[in-house]
Amino acid sequence: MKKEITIYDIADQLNISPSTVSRALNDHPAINDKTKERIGKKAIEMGYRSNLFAKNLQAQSTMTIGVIVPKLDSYFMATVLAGMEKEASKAGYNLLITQSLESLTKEIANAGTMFKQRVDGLLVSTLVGIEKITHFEPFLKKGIPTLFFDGVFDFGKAPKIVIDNEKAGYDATKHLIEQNCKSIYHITGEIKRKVYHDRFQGYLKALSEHDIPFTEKMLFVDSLSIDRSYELSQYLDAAEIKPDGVFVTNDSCAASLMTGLKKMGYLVPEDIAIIGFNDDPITRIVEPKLSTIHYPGEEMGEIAAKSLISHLNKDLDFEM
Amino acid sequence: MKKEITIYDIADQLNISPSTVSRALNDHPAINDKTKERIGKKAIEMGYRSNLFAKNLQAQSTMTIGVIVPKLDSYFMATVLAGMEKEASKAGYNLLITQSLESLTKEIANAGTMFKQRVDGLLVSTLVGIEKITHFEPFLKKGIPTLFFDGVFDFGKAPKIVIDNEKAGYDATKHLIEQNCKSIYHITGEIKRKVYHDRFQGYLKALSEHDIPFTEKMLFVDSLSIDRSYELSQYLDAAEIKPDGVFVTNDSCAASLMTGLKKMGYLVPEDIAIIGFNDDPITRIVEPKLSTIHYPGEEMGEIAAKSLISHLNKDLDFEM
DNA sequence: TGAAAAGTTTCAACCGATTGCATAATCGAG
DNA sequence: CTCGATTATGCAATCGGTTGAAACTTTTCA
Repeated sequence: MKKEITIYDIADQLNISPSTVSRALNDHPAINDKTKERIGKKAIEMGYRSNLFAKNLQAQSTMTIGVIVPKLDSYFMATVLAGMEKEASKAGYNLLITQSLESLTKEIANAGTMFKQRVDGLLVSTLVGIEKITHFEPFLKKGIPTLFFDGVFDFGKAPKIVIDNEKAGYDATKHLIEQNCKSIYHITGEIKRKVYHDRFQGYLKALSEHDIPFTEKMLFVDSLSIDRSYELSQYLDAAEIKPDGVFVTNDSCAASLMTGLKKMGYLVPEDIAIIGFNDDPITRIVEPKLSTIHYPGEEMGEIAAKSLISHLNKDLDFEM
Repeated sequence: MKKEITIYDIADQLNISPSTVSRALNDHPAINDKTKERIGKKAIEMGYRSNLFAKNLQAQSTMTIGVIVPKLDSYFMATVLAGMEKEASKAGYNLLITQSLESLTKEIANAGTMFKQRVDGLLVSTLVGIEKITHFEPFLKKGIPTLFFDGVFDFGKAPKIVIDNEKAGYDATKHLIEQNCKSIYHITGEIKRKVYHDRFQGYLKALSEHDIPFTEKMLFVDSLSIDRSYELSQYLDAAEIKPDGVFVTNDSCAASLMTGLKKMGYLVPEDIAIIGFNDDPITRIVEPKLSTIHYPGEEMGEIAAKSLISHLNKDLDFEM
């Protein structure tokens, strides 16, 4: 590791004071343009790079936003992140991204890392929903703005960005009902998570509004991964009350289910209609095309980042 | 933003010196166990968190590894990152992940960010291949270990982790040949990128070994995104020399192509056989199942992270 | 020409932790 | 009871920037 160049080295070379160098490099108005130019040139010549630690130590801010998500591997998350990154880099912030890989332990560890790294703000899609969680409390206590999106939890007044998942669930179910389905199953993720909980409520509402019966067996909680084809189609096939419609809260899983059902000889959608969730491109490449519910990922990411950043800037204003 | 607790605050409270607090918190052997305990307790009580900047400023190391990839949104990348994260966190390192979104400008900007953030090492899958690139030179100059994986470039002695893409391309093509294909097209990404270049070479080799003719039109360079179904199937349909086999270097794109061809009335694989690349689960949910080439993502990530880290530790040893 | 105003630059303290060296406290042994 | 050894703690410098206030220059204008 070569020796680092500091502003002191530059100052020595030019026989001026470090403060002048510092100000020049930050384009401070009080420094003569000629001097700035000389310093700038020298800095490049010597291969200087500012030491962020020293700077952050002083500034007590990192210009970094932490992002914690369950998994990176999905079309939806990718679009969310794209949206966030767009807004963040526009405002000069960096994104520190971690995934919890569906493990609460990892989510807690990630939160700890973010805390130690002193992110200026936090964007989280959490794994937990109804239960009480404490691993974000340090952030709240220190007054580090934390905003939940998509995966939010259901208490406290932490700000959230979510779509109306109940309505979305309602719409999805309605869509099946309009196709004359009379026995509609619901395959979804951990029901304690708010997103799934709300969609389930919407599903129930649609059913009851149309006098379609619901029994516990119609709700199937699953990992929703793309390789659950066999297990899910088995379950539906073996069900006592035969399904003629399924609402799956994830497109790739829905697609995978469709494949499984077709393999077992079912016609989709004639025998069993399926509706997915997320508007993943995969819905357009399976046969037949899968109905889906649009979930505005990029937009959600943008809004989340934007509102967090405006919050960060507001804090700044207040302290001035 | 609440006031931060520092070791000085703890020292004051306990009427001892900051150095003792520092040593105690780092479990230094010269500190009395009783003292350590007192300090530890107080630290928790006061809500102390170590200031990483001050620490890094001193240590000149961040325990952070930068990761630059073209896009996060793919099964392959997700597995790679999972592998990296596993190894990194095992060794106490954090990952700073950025995506270039297929834009060279963004890749350069990301490299700059990494540099400023002073990552201890860098893992890169770059967009460029044959052309000369300079945006990683600062890292080489400063002696910051940089390792390329998957997307590597073809000059210089920078260390790389890659599978034998030529062989993989050869195998894929061979697979089609064994199914009696006589007119094999190749749909792939920007041919200047080494991964694609090598697979193309393997493809060519397999063709020539089996006396199958190749014309320029058989090579189609594309974005390989999942929604290119229409364009790609159009191209094949309109081709003068009718294809009976296609080697696509990306599974989701291959799946999407298959859908397009089927929509146009082709039978897959009878009329046109398709082989993909990456072993993405999507290959198992389309109808018919798609042949694919296994690409060991998680393993690659693990190896890359592991070897970078061992390199980092070696550097340390040398300096002792 | 001289003093106030404006423009530049420097001084020195500070951000929060680490660490070599010095010092103090403790202890056993002679 | 004193001395050297051992263990525990403190002092002060350091990492590399930032910044308010002071000091020095240069300009402006009566």
